[in-house]
Amino acid sequence: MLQVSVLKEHTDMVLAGLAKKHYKTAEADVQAILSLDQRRKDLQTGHDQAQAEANELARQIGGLMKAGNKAEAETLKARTAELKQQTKAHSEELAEVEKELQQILYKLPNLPHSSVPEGRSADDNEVLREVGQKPELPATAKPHWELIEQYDIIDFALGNKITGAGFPVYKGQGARLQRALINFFLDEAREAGYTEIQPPILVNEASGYGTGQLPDKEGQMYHATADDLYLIPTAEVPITNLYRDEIVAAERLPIRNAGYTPCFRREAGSWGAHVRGLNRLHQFDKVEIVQIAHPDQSYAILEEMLAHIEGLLQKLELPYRVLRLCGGDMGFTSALTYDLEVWSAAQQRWLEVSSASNFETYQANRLKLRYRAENGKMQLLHTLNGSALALPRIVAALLENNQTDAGIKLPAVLHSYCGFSQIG
RNA sequence: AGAGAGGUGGCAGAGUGGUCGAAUGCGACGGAUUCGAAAUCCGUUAUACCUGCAAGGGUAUCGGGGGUUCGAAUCCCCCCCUCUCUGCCA
Repeated sequence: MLQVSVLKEHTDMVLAGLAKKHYKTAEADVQAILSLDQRRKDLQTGHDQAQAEANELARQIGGLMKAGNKAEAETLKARTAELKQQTKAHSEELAEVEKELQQILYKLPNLPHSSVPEGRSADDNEVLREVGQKPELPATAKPHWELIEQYDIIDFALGNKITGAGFPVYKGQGARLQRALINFFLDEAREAGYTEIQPPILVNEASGYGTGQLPDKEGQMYHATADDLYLIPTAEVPITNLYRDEIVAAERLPIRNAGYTPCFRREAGSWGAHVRGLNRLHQFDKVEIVQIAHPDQSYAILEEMLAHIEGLLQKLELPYRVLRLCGGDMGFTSALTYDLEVWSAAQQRWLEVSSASNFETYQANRLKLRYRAENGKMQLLHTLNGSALALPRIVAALLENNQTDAGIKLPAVLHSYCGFSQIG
């Protein structure tokens, strides 16, 4: 959520930023926010003054009662009744105005960083670099959805039977590969200075608001209505919300946490071509890295996170590229996002396996996540996160890129984690 | 899931209708003392919002919401959470 003070003091900058994100009703919304905020202040002032008078009268009445001066107390009470009417009217309207203000603020996306390229869609993303050699596979090379059947390691039909589409069952070497990747990613994160966290995978409504999944993306999460809990779409939600309503001591920064969780996404309406096999699932596994940073450090930290993720892909010997997302393609809450995509040799396309973002104060404002700045004032912190990494498309690329007639040769770094060096 | 007890400032813990934003202790911070430290002594020690150039002033917050009252941490109602016992259970 953007801060009203920023909208007020840097209106032009805000409008330019919203335009880059192709947000349509920016001008009207910003104007509405500013006038609602002014209305809010006026109401607050009126309310506080009436309340102050009422408090003073209550004190006087107390004194009169004690002194046994009933008659005078009664006359003061009459005035109190009037004030009560006033404060009631004020606070009712204030609540309405605040709600309206909040609703518009929730609609506004984060402002993009100055380095974010202009653009409307994924085609406009900036390719920063391509790393690694794309393998040359014979014409007979198979896509992963055929390989998983050939080696009987991932079974969609079984998942379909016990749950539904998009919930695969991993079997034998397929299951062990999952576990190996999770352990590998967690170990790498720990060595990079992250604290391992095992959070709940159901969260309450407040957490959904804290990181921005609610209210906008309500339909994307599975909702356990009996207890009003949501299955997390990413570990970002619980791990970032660990710090909701916290004032963090500056010397603890940056806070680095990492966690493995399954992730659940309804993906309502996003099914279509190119989503066969592991390309898109309702449940998948991911290791997420999350940092809470001082505002001055957050962009350096984003680069550090990106380097960490690239290191993982290099160790897995997967060819990848790094994209800087354009204004039209980046997420609602992000100020700057790098996407990492691995090359799928059999599908002949890039698959997104990670997204690393700086949210600046956007999430922190909702989370009320702050620190005491050098000047003694409370300041919002910056939050960042990145996938390090999401498993399904990594598995897809590993299977496709490393297929041979003799089996699938896994990269050396995974051998000890798996307990085998090839599948089949 | 049933019965009971309880939720107060960073922590512990008083306070059961009237200057209570809240005693006291601990912790933390500043200072005195000391060569330095411990001990001791003095002081400070929440957050949000409104107002003001500022100093300051005001309002709200004692799990959350609503109510009674001139006045609520304190009384009433609803919800949430924690603990103990019983039940169930990996």
